[in-house]
Amino acid sequence: MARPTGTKRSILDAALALAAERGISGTTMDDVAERAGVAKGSLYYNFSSKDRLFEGLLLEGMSALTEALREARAGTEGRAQIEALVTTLLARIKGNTPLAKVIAGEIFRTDRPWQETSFAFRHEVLAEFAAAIDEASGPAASVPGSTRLMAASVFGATLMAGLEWLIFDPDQPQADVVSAVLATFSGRLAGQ
Amino acid sequence: MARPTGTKRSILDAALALAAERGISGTTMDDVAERAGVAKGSLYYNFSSKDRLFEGLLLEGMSALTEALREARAGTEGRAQIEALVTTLLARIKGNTPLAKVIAGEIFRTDRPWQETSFAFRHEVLAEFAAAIDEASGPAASVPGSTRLMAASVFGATLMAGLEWLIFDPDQPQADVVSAVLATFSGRLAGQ
DNA sequence: GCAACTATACTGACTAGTCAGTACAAAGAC
DNA sequence: GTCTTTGTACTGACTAGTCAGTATAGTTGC
Repeated sequence: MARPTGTKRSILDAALALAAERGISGTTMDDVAERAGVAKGSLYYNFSSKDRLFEGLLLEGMSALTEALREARAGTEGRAQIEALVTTLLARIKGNTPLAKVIAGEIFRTDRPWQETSFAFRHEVLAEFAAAIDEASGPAASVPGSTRLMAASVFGATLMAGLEWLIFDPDQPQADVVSAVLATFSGRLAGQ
Repeated sequence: MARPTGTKRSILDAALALAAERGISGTTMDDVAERAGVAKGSLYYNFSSKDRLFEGLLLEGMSALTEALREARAGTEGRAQIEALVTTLLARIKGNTPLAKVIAGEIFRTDRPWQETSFAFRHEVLAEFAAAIDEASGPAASVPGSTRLMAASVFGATLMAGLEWLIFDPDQPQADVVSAVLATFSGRLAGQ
C-alpha cells in the first residue's frame, strides 16, 4: 500500500481535484487524462477501470486519515484525546480539502462498488472517536450503542464545521475553528 | 409553492427515491419515468430539464425542513431550543431518510446549477441553530464567527448521527439517538 | 343534441451527443 | 528486451432532450 508516485500519482491527483469539483460521476476519464497530462491509455494501463481508480483514491485518502487519527489518539490521554482527534481531523481537512469534500459526499452512499472499503473506513474512524469518548466520559455509557452515535456526532460536527470553514471562510485561523468545535462539546449548550 | 400532487408528485417521489440510492448524477430520466410509471415525455412536460427537476426536489425538501426548524425553535426558549432543533431534525431525517441522504450528499457541492438555492437553505438552517446557540450560551461569543461554526457543528453532529442511526441501526429508538447527540454537547467530553 | 374547436396532460419513438473502455503501432525508460 | 507510456482512432451502450401525435374534458355556436 505504498504511496504511488510518477504517473499513478499524477492520475490520482487529477482525479481527486476533478471529483472535488464535479463529483465522481461528473468526472470523465478523458478529463482526468487531460488534467494529469497523460494519455488516456495510461489511465487504463495503471487502473483497470474508472471504479478501481476512484476506489484507489478513496482507499488511499481514508488510510492516511485513519492512520493520522490513530497516532493522534495514541499520543494523548483522557479528555485531551477528543481535542487531539478534532485538531487532527481539522488539520487534515485543511491540508486536503478536495479529499474531504469527496469523502463527505461519498460517506452515506450505499450503491458503490467500493462500499465495503468505505464502510470499513467509516468504522475505523468512528472507533477512534468512540475510544476517545470512552476515555473522556468513563466506559459506563448510559445507553447501549450510544458511544457509536456520540462518535458519529463528534465526527459529523468536526467535518461539517471544517468544510463550512474552508468553503465559506478559509481565512479564519485554524485555532478558532478548533475552539468553536470544542466549545460545542463544552456543556455550554446542553449541560444536563 | 404549494405541494405538487398527481403526476408531478409521482415524478418527484420517484426522483427522490432513485437519487437517494444512486445519487443525482447516477439517476437517469428514463429510470425516473419508469419508477414513476409515466412516460418520459411527461417528465419534460412537468419539468423543463433534469436540473430543474432536482432543483425542485431539493427546494421542496429544504423549505419543509427550515419551516419545521423555525417552528420548533419558536415554540421553545433558552437551552431547550437546541434540544428542540436536534429532536426536530432527527425526526425529519427519520421521516424522510432519502431526502436526508440526498441533502447530505449535496451540501458541500459547489458546481450545481441550483447552488444559490442550496446555499440559501444552508444559511437558513444554520441561522436557526446559531440563534439557539445564542439563546443557550448568551450572545457574547468569545470569537467572531464562532457562532456560525458552532451552528455547523451541531447541525453536522445531528445529521451524521441521524444517518448513522438510520442506515446502520434503524431499530434503535429515536429517543436514544436524541440522548446520544445531546450527550455529546453536555460537557462530559470537553468541559473546560 | 351535436359538430367544431380549444386547452391541458401525456405518450413513446427518435435524435444528437457523450463517455467508458478498446486497439494498436510506435517510442522511451531502465 | 521488457515494462511503461504515448497518440489517436474507434466502438457501442447509454442518456438528455425533442416532437408529432393521442386522449380527454370542457366550451362555444347553432
